[in-house]
Amino acid sequence: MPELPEVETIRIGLERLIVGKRVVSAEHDYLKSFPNSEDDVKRFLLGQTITDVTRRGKALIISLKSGYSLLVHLKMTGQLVYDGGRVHFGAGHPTSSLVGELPDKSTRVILGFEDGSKLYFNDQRKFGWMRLWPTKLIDELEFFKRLGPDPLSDGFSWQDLARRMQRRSGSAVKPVLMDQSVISGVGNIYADESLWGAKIHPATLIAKLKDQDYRRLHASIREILSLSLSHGGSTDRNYVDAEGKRGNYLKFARVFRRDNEACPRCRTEIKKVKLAGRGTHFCPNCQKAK
DNA sequence: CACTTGACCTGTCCGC
DNA sequence: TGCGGACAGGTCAAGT
Repeated sequence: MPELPEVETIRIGLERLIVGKRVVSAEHDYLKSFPNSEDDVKRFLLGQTITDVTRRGKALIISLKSGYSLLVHLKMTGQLVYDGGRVHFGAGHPTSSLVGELPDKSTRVILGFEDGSKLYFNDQRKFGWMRLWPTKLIDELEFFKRLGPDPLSDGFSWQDLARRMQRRSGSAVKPVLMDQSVISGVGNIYADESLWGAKIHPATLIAKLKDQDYRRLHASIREILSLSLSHGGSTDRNYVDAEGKRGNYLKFARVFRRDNEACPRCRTEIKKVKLAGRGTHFCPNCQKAK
């Protein structure tokens, strides 16, 4: 579910809400969601204070004084929701929440803090995970080793984008954009949105892209991720931020989930097709196949 | 080797 | 209302 803007929105919320808090309890019911042993939990999590919350690609790193970190990947339907006891969660409330009373049947892990507040890790489809891992050894995990650069980072140029994408010359551009080892953080929503912004058909082969295409794509990716971040990300179905609130980007989306609507640039009807197994939205006039 | 497909899960929506 | 099938924002292993 969450891509870079959603994970970053959660990170910003957690940084404000849980840094400095001491963990006093941890409950988990589903092994895949939290594979550490009870012994690990006792030694590296319980009694520990949270020192910071960072992000790499779509993963979150919640660091603890013990020298261990809680690594979290939300995959498709994961949520990290903080309950300080003052927020009233009401499922279906239009402005606030998709989250009802917590815990609910999708709750996999509950962390309790010294002040009585709690952090819930919910994950309907059970694809996501949370695990304790030594902070110093994060770079040695395959998952983090493979991650490409963050497209919003300062030093990330259009030449970097071009060079990295060109390693996959035989592929269509959209799956390459979503390949986390090429750049990290773009998923299905922002791949479609970025390609519309750059006027590139999602099935265009990498080998056919020119410098000008990479310049537009680079600008488009950064513009769209920043715009979404400023609206708290996209809520399609499950996504909520650390306080249970929806994101608003989809109100501004140009093609994603807008099939059969008019392209905002040329009024041509937006199409939806399946590409590399994923729902793909584009304007057949602005984004011509090459 | 590079690239594509299926599996992992549950819930929802759509057509019959 | 019930049932089968397709689909959902991610990643990895297995297959071609």
